[in-house]
Amino acid sequence: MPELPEVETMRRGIAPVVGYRITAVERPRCRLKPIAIEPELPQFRRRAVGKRIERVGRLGKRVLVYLEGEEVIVLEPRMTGLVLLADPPNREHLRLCLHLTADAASNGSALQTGATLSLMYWDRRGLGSVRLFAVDELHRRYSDGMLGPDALEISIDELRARLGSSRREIKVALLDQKAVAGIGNLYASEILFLARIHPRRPCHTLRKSEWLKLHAAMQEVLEEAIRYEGSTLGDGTYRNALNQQGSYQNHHRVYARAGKDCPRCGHNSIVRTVQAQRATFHCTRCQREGNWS
DNA sequence: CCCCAGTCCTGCGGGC
DNA sequence: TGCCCGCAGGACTGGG
Repeated sequence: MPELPEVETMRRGIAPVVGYRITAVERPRCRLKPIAIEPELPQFRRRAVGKRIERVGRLGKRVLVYLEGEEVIVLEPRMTGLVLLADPPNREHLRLCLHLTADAASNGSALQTGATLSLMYWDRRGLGSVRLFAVDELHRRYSDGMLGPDALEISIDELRARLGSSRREIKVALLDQKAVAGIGNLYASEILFLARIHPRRPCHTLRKSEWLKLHAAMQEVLEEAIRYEGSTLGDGTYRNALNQQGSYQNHHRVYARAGKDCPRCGHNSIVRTVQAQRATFHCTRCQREGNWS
């Protein structure tokens, strides 16, 4: 379930690869159905091997590894993918391994010539992918209209312009990556709780003051979650680049807390509902449906 | 254009 | 003990 905070934590965790050169691309043997890799391995290798890593970035819920020569590797973890520098949880679900070396030509100030690293993509369910694009192709694929502004960058006016007239329920709309990029199922519930907005409110019924609160809650929840290195839920799948758990799950206000006490009003009023076939959590006392007609 | 339901994939836990 | 089924929710697709 990596969302913006988890993917941002992955990005920060693999920062040490900058300045290294890719020496090999290996797909470990795996009894499972292979994940999507584009282009296919021989061409992927031709374009990646020998290239120096210039920087790492993030695009919504994707990790970007920029190579010299205007190319970029896009790692998309979807549900259960991990981007790792340390040993993965197991070998069974290791999907792709980039072998890296710091050579003299990489000229990194602090890099010792000959130092090696492995940048690994691990994915239990295998819904994720690893793709190599030219940078201009990346921009075409994820241009506006395909992917909205990042949730940490979007202005309140932009947010309102994109969702303000929609008749969709606000919680469902927040999951739309074309509207705003980075929010997933977990953080949508957390953000709406902090903003004290009922998840079923149609977007077009939100008042200006509510958009203001929603925008502020987005920044607050996402930044707080990044500080705690994301949420590792019950199945324990999510890990940072060093295979360590996040701790934001200990600070969730409503997500997966149905039947527990609301941290704000103290009542036993957190419920689980379903919207667009996904679980939603909210406090029935702090997030009133209200009269908006 | 807008929006929704179905699909992909694996592991886990509940029911019997 | 084993089997089956439902569930988790990223992004994408096909349809109304």
